[in-house]
Order: sequence, then structure tokens, then C-alpha cells
Amino acid sequence: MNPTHLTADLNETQLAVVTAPTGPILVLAGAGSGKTRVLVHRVAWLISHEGVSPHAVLAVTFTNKAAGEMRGRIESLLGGPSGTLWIGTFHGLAHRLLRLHWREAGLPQTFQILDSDDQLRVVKKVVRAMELDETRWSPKELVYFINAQKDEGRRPKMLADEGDQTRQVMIKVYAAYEEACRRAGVVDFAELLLRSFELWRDQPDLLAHYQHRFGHVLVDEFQDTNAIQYQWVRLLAGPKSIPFVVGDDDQSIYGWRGARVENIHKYQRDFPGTTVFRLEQNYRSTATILNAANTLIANNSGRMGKTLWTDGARGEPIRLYAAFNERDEADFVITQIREWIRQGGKREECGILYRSNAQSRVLEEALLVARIPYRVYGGQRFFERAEIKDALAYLRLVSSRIDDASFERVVNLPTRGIGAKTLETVRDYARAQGCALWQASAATIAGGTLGPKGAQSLHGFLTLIERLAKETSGMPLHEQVDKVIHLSGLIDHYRKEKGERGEARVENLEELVSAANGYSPEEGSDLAPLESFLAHAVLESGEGQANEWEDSVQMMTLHSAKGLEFPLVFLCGLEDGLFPHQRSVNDIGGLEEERRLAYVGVTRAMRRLYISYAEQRRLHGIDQFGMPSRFIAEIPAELIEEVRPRVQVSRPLYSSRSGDTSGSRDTRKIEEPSHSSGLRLGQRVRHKKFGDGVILRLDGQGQGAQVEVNFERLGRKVLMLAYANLEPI
DNA sequence: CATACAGACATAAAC
DNA sequence: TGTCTGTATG
Repeated sequence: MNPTHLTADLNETQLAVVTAPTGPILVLAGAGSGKTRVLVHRVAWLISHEGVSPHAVLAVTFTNKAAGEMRGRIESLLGGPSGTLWIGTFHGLAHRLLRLHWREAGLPQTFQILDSDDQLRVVKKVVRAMELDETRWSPKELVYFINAQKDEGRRPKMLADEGDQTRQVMIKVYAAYEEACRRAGVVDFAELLLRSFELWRDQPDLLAHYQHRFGHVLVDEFQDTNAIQYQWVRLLAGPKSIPFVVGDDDQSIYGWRGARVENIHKYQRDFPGTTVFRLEQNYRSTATILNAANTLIANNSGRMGKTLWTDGARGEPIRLYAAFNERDEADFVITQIREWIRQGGKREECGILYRSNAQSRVLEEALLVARIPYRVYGGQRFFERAEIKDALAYLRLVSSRIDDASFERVVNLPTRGIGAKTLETVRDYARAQGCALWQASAATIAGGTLGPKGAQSLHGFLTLIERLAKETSGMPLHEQVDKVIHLSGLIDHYRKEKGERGEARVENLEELVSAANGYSPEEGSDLAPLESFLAHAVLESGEGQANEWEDSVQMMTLHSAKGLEFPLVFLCGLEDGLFPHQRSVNDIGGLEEERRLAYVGVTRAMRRLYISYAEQRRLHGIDQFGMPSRFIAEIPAELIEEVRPRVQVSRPLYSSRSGDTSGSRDTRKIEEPSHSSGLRLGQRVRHKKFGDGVILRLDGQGQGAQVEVNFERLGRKVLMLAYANLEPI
């Protein structure tokens, strides 16, 4: 083993982390400071210098992509396959455990994984079965409730009988949902984690085995762990196993899906003697960009504290553009991208980031018109497409007859004369008997409780599945898939669908066959290829647009930009209400998470950063007049240069430090029709009681004239212009 | 049973 | 404003 290539290109702190003596370690790694690098090198170091067996290492991440990258990098450092090393996502590893110990975990051997779509379907079914009003008991909210409970490790039984009636009902739905999952032999994502946690907690021998086996547990993106993931790590990293976690509290942006930054604090308490390292040297951005990021994030409270620095150049100022509206903003972005390309830059070096997906359309349209190729991240994933899910449902039924969600999905797809009435009878029977729809179908057919036509059609369906199971058993995986999509009638069904849509679906189904062909099950798995493939399909949803490798502009939300970097970055739509989002501004925790999101956005930029906001933005068909995001004011003014500054304006922004909001902005007079009062739409005004705000609407003239103002502190109010005494500012 | 239309809904998203 | 869902209709 060559020690120099492991340590040669590490800085002092990175080296200290990688070669640190064995013991609990917490690495606070700022954006662009080589976070994953340190983790990967640590693993390689343990194996090559500390004599740790790869067998004894467990490394956990959140996405398959990250896990794959990690494995690749470790292998290239070690110069060979990483073999028995366990690397994966929390869910992937939990799944692996449950497959190995399904009996101890109280699961059927053929248990299937429910994705979020399926989960919603099951909850809907439960709500209907309980005869609850779906408008009052929204299945979506119930799913949210159930997942939140599971993320915290709470079973229905553990939830106190107290609480108001609403909560009581939700708990009942939770319990009924669990029962439905048990009957169908399915496990949702949160359940994978909770169940494997309980497996360890309740089986001390098993836990001891894994604690003994995994001498080293490494966790990436630790700030994103939820309560149960933390408990899972904590159980494993008991007396024998040594934890090593890497994270950045300033980049915690997933609180809304259960992530708990506090786990970083907890960690230090739970593992006494933890050595804390800070990686603060940044290799990505210019000093200007880092300064902006540092100052911005300093507005948050309760941070672990970290200041990014670089020994690189100061770089260009951050450019700020005050667009008239969202179209103008998009045009601006395009002009700048053109300029970048003219100077020899590549399109793929440009990242357009925004807070919410709705913003992408206007930008896309502009890119389309400008004939600039682009790629939007976060589209629909391959395995989430309807036709693929249909095919998978057939395959799952072949593999596990009791999977009710799959049963419901395809009994009548393509239509084979099994209507609502037939299904209702079957469902009633299943409910009464507590059995799966499959058994209920057989029983109701035999019992003669169905109409003759329904019975015959249903029988046809059962026979079809049995036939598929029999004929495909022992076949190579891709032939199984091929056979199923053809014999089920899915291919024909979609072929009939008119237009490009149908064609695309048939192509996707064919793509599924080749995906199956290229699939090789994880090593050491004793699962049949089909079962293994099905689990893979749920856990690894597949990249959106796989092989479009044209040099293209990258568009995505700020959330999906985490972990990426671009030489040129646009942060679009920096308006209060949009970013920070309206739903977060009234709560300090929410606002701080938004600020971390802004921090993530700023730190994506390597060389050039543009920030833009629109004075007027059409959202959901209504024109909104927003104020520049407070985050802009939290960046030191001397780092910002306004693009195309307008005459007679010194600073169009309010300054954060002085709290002074009076810097008046020039709204373009040409486009804004003026009112007899001398006021304009979008104008900033002061009211002696309500404070400062922006004019949203001006109605009527003279005595009866009304004005709607969006006040900074109080939100929107409609006032009589004659009495409002508004003072333009 | 496929299609058309009306109505609800609209923060972010991995597994 | 645009998209998706569920229901009404032929």
C-alpha cells in the first residue's frame, strides 16, 4: 500500500482527521472543504494502515448516488474492489438487514417495499375502509403524520391515549394502516428504518453480533439524520464500534422531512471523548463568495460555528440584478449565459438555482427561445413512471400474491372487465376475513357472491398471475420481465394509447427489460433475482434523464443543488415571500433553515455569482409585488455590484446592520402607469401606524379610491387612499 | 369504459 | 396560471 497517495494531497486538518487515533470523531465540514474526501480517505486509511478489515467497516449516506461515489472513490484509493465493506444508504442497509433477518423482524420472507405513491394509495384505502370523510381527513396529511411518527420511533401503541379527538383519529388510522401493511406483507420507507432499529433493540444477540462485526461506523451528511437514524447509529456504535461522522450544521436544509440538526450536539454527549475537527478551508469559491456566505450565515443562532476561508483570489464581485418581472429576470440570465459562452465557457458550467419548481417554467421558456440546451434536475424518475410501476406491480404479484397495493393497481389494467362493483365485494370480503385481496378473490369466486361476468374476469386475472409465475420461474430475470409485460397485456395496452405518449411508454417498458438485463444482484444476497430487482427498483428510483450528455445549462431547486458546484451560478427569485418562502417567514426556525438554504446556494458558486429578484412576479396567475429578499441585505454591500444600476439610485437595498429600510428604489416609470394620487404600483410607502410597505393595487379615483398595501410587518391591507396618509419613501 | 370537463391545489424531496 | 384528480357523461 502506498501511503503517500492517501495523504499527499490533504491539507493539515484533513490529514489530522484521516489519521486521527481511533475514537469517536465529529467532523464539521464546511461547504467545499473536502468533506466526502476526508471520509473516503479515512476508510482507506483504516484499512491500509490500521489493519482494519473491510469486513468491519460500515459507511452510511443518504442517496444512492453518494453511496456509489463513495464506493468508487474508496476502491480507487485501495486499488481494488472494496468487497465486503458495507456501503449504502440508511434505507438500503436497513433493507439488507431485514432481508437477512426477516424472521426475527417479524416479516414474511417475501416482504415488498412500498414507495411513497403506494403508501398514499394504502392510506387512502384505509381511510375509505374506516368510512372517514376524505376532505376532513386528508390522506396526504395522514401519510405525513404516520411518517413523522415512525421517524421518531413511535408506534401507535406508544402514542398516549390522550390528545384531542383529531389526534385520536389519526392514531387510529396509523394503527389501521400498520395492520393493512402487515396483511399485505409490505414495508414503507420509514418502516425499513424503524423495523431494523427495533430488530437490533429487541435482539441483543443480533445487535452484539453486528457491534462486534462493525468496528467502524461512518456517517456522511450527519446533519440530515432523523431521530430514528440517529438511534440506529447509536445502537450500533455501542461499546465496541467507533463512530466517525461528517456533517455541516449550516447546510441542514431537511428539517421538514424529519432531519434533526441537534443530533450533532447529541452526538458529543452520547459519545464522550469525541474529537471535533473543523474543515474550514474551502477549495471551491472565491474569497468574495465565501465572505458573502459567512456573513449571511452568521445571522443564524445556535451554530456550531465555522468560518470558510480560501487562500485563493478575491474574485469578482457578486452581481445583483433587480428585474422588472420574471420574464425580465429570465432574459437577464440568458444574456449572462450567452456572454459566458462567448468568453469560452461551457453551458454545463452554468447552474440556475431557484427556491421552488414553479419558477423553472419561465426560465425554461426563455432558454428554449434562446436555443440554449438545458437540463432540469428532479424530474420524474424512471422507476416512478406509471407504466413502469404497472409492470413492477405485476412482477410483485408474481413474487408475492398478498401485495394488495399491487393487486389493486393492475387487476383491471389493461381493462379486463373487473369493475368497481366486483372489487367492492372482494374488498369487503378481505376486510371481513382479514385476508389479502388475492385470497378474497379466490374465495368470492368460489362462494358465488360475484356476478358471473365479474367472477369470470377475476378468475382470468388470478389465472394470469399464476401462469406468469409458473412460466417465468427459473428464467433469467430479463426474460421474466419481458414475458410479464407482454403476457399481462401491458405492452399492447400502451401501444394502443395514441400519440407520442404511448410510444414513450412502450419504449420505457422495453427499457425496463434492458434494465433487468443489466442488473446484477448485490453480492452475498440470497434473494432470488426477481425479488432483488424489485427492491432495487424501489430503493433506487433511477436518474431522471439518463444519457442526455449534451453540454447543457443545469437547472434545479436549491435543495437539489446541495453537494454540487458550478463556475457560474444564478440565484433567482430572491424576493421575500418566495425566498425565504412565505410559509417560513413567521417562524424563526423556518427562517433559519431558509437562510441555510441561501447559504447552500451561495456556496455552490465557484467563480461568478448572480443574484436576481423581480419587482413584480406572476405566481399562480396573480401578480405579486415582492420586496428584495432579506438575505440580500445580509450580504455585505461592498461585495455586491449592481448590474445596470439605474440613475438616481445610490443603493436600492436596505442595509441589515442599521435596520434602515429607507434606501428608496426606483421603479421603472415607463412601465408603471401612474395614479392621480401620484402613487404607483410597487411603490414603497410609509404608514404612520402600519409601517412600511409596498403598493399592490390602486383602485378608483378621488374620494373613493382604495389602495392595497403589503406591509412588511402586517402583510396585506386594503385602505382608503383619502385617509391612509401614505407617504412615499 | 374511455374521454371530457370541473375543481382543487400550488415549498422543498431522498429512500 | 397550469397541472393533476376525480367524477360525469355518452
